[in-house]
Amino acid sequence: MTNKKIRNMEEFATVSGLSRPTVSKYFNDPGSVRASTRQRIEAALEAHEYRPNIYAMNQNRKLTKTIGIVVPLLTDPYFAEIARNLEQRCIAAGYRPTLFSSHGDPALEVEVLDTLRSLKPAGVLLAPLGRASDHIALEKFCGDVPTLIFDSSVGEMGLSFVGSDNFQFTRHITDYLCRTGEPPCFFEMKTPANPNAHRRRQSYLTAMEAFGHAPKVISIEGEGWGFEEIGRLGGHQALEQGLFSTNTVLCSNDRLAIGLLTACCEKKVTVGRGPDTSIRIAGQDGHPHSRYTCPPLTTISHDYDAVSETAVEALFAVIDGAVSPWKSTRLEGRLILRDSA
Amino acid sequence: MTNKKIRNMEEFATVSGLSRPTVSKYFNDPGSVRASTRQRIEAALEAHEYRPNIYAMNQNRKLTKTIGIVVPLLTDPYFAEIARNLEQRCIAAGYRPTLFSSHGDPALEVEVLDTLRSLKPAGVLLAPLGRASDHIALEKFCGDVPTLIFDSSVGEMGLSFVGSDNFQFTRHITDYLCRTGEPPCFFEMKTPANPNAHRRRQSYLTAMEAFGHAPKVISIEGEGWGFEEIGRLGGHQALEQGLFSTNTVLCSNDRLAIGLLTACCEKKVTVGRGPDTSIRIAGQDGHPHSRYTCPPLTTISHDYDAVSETAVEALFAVIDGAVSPWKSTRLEGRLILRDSA
DNA sequence: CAAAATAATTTACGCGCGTAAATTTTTGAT
DNA sequence: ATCAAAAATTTACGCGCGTAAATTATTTTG
Repeated sequence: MTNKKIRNMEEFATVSGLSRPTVSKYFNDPGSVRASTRQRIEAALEAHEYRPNIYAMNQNRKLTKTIGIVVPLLTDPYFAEIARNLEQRCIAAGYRPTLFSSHGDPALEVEVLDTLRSLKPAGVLLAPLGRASDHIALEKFCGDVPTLIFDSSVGEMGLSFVGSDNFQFTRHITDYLCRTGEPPCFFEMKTPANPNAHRRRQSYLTAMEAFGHAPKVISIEGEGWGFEEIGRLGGHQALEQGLFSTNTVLCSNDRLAIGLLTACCEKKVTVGRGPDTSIRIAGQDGHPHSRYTCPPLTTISHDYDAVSETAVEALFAVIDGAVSPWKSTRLEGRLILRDSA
Repeated sequence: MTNKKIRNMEEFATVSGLSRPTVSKYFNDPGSVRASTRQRIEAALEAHEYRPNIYAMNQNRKLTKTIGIVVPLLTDPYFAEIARNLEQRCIAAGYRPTLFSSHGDPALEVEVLDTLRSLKPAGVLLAPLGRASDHIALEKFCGDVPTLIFDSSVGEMGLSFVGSDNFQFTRHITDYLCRTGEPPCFFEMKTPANPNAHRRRQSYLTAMEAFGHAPKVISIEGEGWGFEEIGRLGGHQALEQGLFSTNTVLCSNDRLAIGLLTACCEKKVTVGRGPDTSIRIAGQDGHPHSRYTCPPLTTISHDYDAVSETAVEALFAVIDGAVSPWKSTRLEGRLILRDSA
């Protein structure tokens, strides 16, 4: 299709019969040049297969087209799924998303932020580790880069916060469990990684009180992000010691519930809402895997689409110059009824 | 700690009492300057907090320190886990890994490769989609960028291939199943996304023949990367139509097995190797989730560490100038006995 | 201690593009 | 056809660094 390879924007401008600054303008914003000019450039683009040098572009640009996406643990399908969602929205809006995981390690989280800072991104979508995060470092980073916090809130940091309404989550599913059988015990980690867990416990206590039931919280030991294993070990203990005061357990999150289900299986405890089952188990999050547990897990699901859309739109608005005060948006979850409860 | 902020390498060279070219040399390879010089630079580095501009660095460098990691589907914990492993090895070796997912879409895979090409990476670790991949585009990319293929082989492409020995996988676990109970049926997708599946079927047939058993392959319908759902639906069909000719099922991969387990649960078919169970189910891959199925899944696991180490080392060797002919390295798996079979 | 080898410096150029200011051309409405 | 507004062009400079060649300083060797 082409004989001579285009080496830089100068040469490309020549073959498209335009000046370099005009072509440069096009690549910064195709809508900023006249339609006829745009067509000439795009025609040349097809014939010659040229792409501007990213490094040279970003060197002088005040605003890079890069958007950083940071999640606490990419091997958790929940975060992988929401990251995918965010990623595609960024691409659709003409940005270049770059994905990072803190891998559950606060030191790594700081390193990621340092790396990100040197990338001079237009903005960052950050889901912090939570309790373990280096708050000073986060605060400092938010001062340098337009950062929107999502999933887990750590104070009034960054531009805004977008996440789920944990109070609504737990209230809603607690209501459901109370109405359909024995009131639930609450199964959680004693020292959760994530501040959302505290809201959920609080909401459980409130909801139980409203129903006139005595709450029962089982807080299990365990550090780190291996929730399934923590839930499994804690589940074994709870079952052996008869810690569950009713036949219904609401877990603080789905991964903990998955571990508890495994413990039940290993202890030959039948799970479900049928007449021949001995315990009901519910989770919270709408984890991608929750559909495929045995039995399938009743849970209350994040509105993945709404959370990621709200987050991305809020960030784009600020990048485009909007100024608005810090705001916390918490979206409602949707109850997903399956066989486990 | 410091009053004036360092803006560029020139200023940093001044405060450290050296010339810019010397400092530049240090950042390209700290070992290339005298020890006393290195100490002066590192002292200044602590006092002044300067980092070279990535974009300016990469603009003229013949060899970027970036390494691209591409997986077919990052929301699959198997790929997330191996990506994490690769990522950390790259960082340890002083490279800057960048993570990409093809999200199961061949068009996206090509886009990712295009993006990657413009990043001018030192090398790329690529796990292709497989059957659906645009082989022409992959081949072309491998010609432009030092690319090591892992997980799924698509012809003699790139520098080399590193993955698991699928023949050994299936032979080994088939042997186990035959020795401990009824010989297994083989549960797979009719049109698998991944060429490894063909090897596994072939290996199953060979192993069964060696044992003098009649093989039985159940190939289920389903397209795409939603393996759990495909396995669940196919499992329902197979159970209803009595397609399993023995009480033992070997699944082509763990995600399919997870779906089949769900189907069994929904059909009240008890799974396990105990006396009061009616079907044995085994998977293949050592999927991170396989420990937490109900019952926990017997499987044969990839050697995650060995695969990623071999892949990374092979790539680094080529980057460092080694020349070696294309080679395929296939590592053995480890049998993981759990309650499902 | 002088000579040779090594390391650092100076000098100079280039990479590919952003961007601002002044000028010219094109466009669209009168 | 006329003219103001919008778009494109020309000109010019700068970004932060890589890198090569020639020179000077430092270390090592005999």
